[in-house]
Amino acid sequence: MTIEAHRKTTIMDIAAKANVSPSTVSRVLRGSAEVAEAKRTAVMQAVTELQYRPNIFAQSLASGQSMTIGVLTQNFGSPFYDGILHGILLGLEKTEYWPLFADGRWHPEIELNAFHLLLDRRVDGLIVIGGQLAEETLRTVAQRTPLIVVARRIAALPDNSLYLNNFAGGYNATRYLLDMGHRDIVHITAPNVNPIAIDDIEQRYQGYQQAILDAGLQLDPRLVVEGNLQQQSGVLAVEMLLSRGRPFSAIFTANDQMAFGARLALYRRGIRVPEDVSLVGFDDEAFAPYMVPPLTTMRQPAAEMGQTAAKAVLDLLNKKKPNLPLFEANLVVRESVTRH
Amino acid sequence: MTIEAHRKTTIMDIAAKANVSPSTVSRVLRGSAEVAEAKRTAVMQAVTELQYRPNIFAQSLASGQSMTIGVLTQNFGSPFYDGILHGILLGLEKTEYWPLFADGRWHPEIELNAFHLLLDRRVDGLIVIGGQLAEETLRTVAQRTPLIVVARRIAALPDNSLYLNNFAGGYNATRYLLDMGHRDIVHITAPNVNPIAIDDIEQRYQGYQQAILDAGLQLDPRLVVEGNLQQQSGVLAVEMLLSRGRPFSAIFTANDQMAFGARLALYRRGIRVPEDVSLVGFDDEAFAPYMVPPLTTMRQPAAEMGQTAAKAVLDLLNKKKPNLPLFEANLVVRESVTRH
DNA sequence: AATTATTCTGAAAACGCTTTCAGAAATTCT
DNA sequence: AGAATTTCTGAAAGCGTTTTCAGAATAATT
Repeated sequence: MTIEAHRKTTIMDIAAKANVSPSTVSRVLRGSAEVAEAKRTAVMQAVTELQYRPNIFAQSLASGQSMTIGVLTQNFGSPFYDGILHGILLGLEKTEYWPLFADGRWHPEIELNAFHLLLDRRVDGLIVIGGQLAEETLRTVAQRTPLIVVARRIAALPDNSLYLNNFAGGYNATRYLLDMGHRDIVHITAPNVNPIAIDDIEQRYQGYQQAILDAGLQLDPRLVVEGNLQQQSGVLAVEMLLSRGRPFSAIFTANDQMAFGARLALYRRGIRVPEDVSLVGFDDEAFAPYMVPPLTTMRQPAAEMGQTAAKAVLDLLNKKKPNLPLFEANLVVRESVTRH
Repeated sequence: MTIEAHRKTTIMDIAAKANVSPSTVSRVLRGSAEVAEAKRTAVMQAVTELQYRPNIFAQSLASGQSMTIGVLTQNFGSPFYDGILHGILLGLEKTEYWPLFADGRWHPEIELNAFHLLLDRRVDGLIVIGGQLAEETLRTVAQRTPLIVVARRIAALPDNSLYLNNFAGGYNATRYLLDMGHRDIVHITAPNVNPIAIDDIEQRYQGYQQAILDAGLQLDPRLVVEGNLQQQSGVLAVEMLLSRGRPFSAIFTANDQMAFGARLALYRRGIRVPEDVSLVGFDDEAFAPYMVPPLTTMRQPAAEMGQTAAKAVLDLLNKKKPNLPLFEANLVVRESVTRH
């Protein structure tokens, strides 16, 4: 029923029914001007009686606004990204704006395409999560459209990007292992394929190095391995590590997915976690608490970041300077680390 | 650069530049009629030179089509749903249509809201993934808008719903355990809160029962426990089970998430998998291959289902009767089951 | 060469709403 | 009570395309 009306009823119909002009209907509907109480209620009545639903295209065409915020993500399925989306949804909930999602699939071409789709749909604001769009492109767009980039640091747009202190995250994860008595700590990182996109991972790596150094220890290249952030690369990394013969008592992986892979590889080799080697991840994905044993990891405040991002575009929309704090990752201790 | 032009250039500008009427520009742009070669190229040139991008709102308003397919999901973050989304993206890739996503968050209110949002945006077609929308509502909409419901069986809309043979899935999972020599097989299911939405789970349960019966065994209510599909409920289910004291050698869970929870509970109790109890899940989520030990589970062809759904709405759009096969779940054998 | 078909093309009318402009109505002030 | 304000309200002009209609060009027939 409620749906029935979709096709036909226009503002003219309800104007006729309420005995006012279309202009007045528009005014009461969007509250753009005072309207006599009697007419207002007449209009409201007609609206509900006729199940009127404004035509968004006409609205946007006439007003020049789409009342939508474009959200470009890289992978709907990733827990971390999902957390951010969730936050954005929350941040937009009480506003007039609706999110319009597009998925770049971590594919530069698809991403660019999706980016244009959003722009073509005349979104009033844009939130880009991670991704590999050229800084240049982002800068150009930012000049005309309120834009916030989440989970990626754009040097040229300090006031439009929102990210995590990955250095501190890496530092603290390592530091925790150090505090637990570990000395031979391996780090599984990921190569800097795209200098910008994977900057986060690089930062975590640097944090790891600094922590080792601060503890008065030596950096040992034989203790660091590269993966590609996928689970499978975690198992490969451990294989590689084992073949090097360099002893170690703990592993810190740049993300949880690789930690899961590493854990599996260890299991296959009959190496116990945490008795033989301790493990800490990064992200606190949904599965982390259900790994066997539950994974100790660095938690990213994904939802909070999403919500902050939403508020920030809204600020930009209202010409206010947004408040963009540097987010911190928190250690969540579970059972994959033991004292050494 | 490419973006620069967004704001201003209209079809009039390019008409002027190419020395033709706006009508002609429209014609070449959308190929709706033959246009002399000379003018066509002139138009194309103007278009690229002026970086013209049509105004989607004007287009849709005038044509009555939005060239979008609405996709209503329940949770961007779920691997299974993500698989379907991926398939939809694939199915739409080479077409003129773009997907418009909305997330119902498994929340009836939010879902209904999102549903209306999509309708208000005048999507040309609609794909609803799971969810709890009333059948009545869906039926009404289906009368006017091409609609496909995925991963949920709508009795009243046999030609618009696309789902998995959950009964066979449950049957085969159980059958596999039986074939491996197990006799005391527990099943962790989920209560039928919403008679429609969780029908899938109910079907799996029935498949389990039938398999047991077909093997000439007795159904034992002490062997079935209810969870709520979340990981945590898997651990609770196992606790409950253990407290009942009824011995068992294998567990079949209605979904992978509960299997992960169950596995953790077993670990805490020092019960080995698969040596002491075998475990099989349902869904084949991304984490399944990395559980310790890797989880044997029933794989749902999510991407294929998504792609089929996309093709189906497109068919509906073209007044063709869509082909909606019944999908089957396949057993993927890993390491969580052993012969008994 | 005169007709008749075919192709092309521009003018103009939608599409459904917002918003400016100016006049009407209701208030307030002298 | 009349003038000066302030509030309301309708007419009409967009917003940027698509599409119908009919006339102009061009090509095909006789």
